[in-house]
Amino acid sequence: MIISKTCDHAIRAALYVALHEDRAYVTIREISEHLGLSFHFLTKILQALTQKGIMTSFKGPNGGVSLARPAQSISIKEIVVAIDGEALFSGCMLGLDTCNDDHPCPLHQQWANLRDQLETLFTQTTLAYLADRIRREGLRLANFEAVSLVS
Amino acid sequence: MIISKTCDHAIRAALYVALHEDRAYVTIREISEHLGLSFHFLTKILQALTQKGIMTSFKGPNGGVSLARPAQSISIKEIVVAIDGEALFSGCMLGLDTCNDDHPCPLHQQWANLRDQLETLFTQTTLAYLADRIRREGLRLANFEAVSLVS
DNA sequence: TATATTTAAGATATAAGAGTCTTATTTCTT
DNA sequence: AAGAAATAAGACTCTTATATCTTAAATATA
Repeated sequence: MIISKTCDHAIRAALYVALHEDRAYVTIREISEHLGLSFHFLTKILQALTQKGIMTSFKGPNGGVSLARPAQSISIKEIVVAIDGEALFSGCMLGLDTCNDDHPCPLHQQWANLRDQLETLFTQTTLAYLADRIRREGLRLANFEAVSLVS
Repeated sequence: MIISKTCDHAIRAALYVALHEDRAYVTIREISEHLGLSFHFLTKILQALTQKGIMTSFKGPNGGVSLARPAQSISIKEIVVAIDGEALFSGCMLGLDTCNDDHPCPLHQQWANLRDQLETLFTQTTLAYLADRIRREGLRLANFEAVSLVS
């Protein structure tokens, strides 16, 4: 797949938190249960997002995680870069590390074009936009019915 | 990266063979040396392409591999599917296996659009087209100078 | 102050991808 | 017929991604 499993977990968790922006903190336990993800694994993933300044966390009772900034200002790209790195938006499709505009591989130009579109999409797509659509259209964030998510 | 390392090796090797379509067979040893890939690893990869009917092989002296069909009729997509499977062209960006048009994830539509473009690109891009551009424009297939390839 | 609740951190385990090595098997050449 | 040259096949190793488990640290509440 185009992003790692770790990264898709991160995006889905961030969306879950964005859907509950009204609450000060959401526990990782709750997120993991609603999304069907391993609690411990999700903890590590969200630690990374916290270290990258995308989320903030708070220990102890009533603690949990929350978005470090308004959902409107956090793009999907930020999360992808935080977890998977820049490679998706800069790498050569054939994995050649000396491939560049001056010495391109045969797929360089075509891939660069698509990659730019992907980057634009990821940059423009914010957590707020997606959360809004999830609310309005009841889109799914997990492999089970959407209803259970917004509760 | 968007395709596996195995898959990019496969594409590059197929292009090398396409560049030498005049020869009955090209040895895997020669391909591996010109592309800077492990001989044994490449052998396994090309075995897969042979089993999928994309290449043919011949044992013994003067043996090697060659394209099973004219380079014009082999698309990059065929190779990607042979090695990495259909996932890239059908999977959900968030990895949800129940995501579909009726019950989409929040990124479903946008990703479907880009994915279709990717599929079109990969379907329309043939080994012949790329080999032609490599010849004319001296594009690179390896992490070293293009010249050494066409020899 | 003690206890429960929560994230942080690090060690460990499992699975998959990537890569290597050895031994067939086929075919050509002498 | 023998030996050399090539791919085929399978076992094996190494690395990275994924996942789990345990202990520590912080905070609230009784």
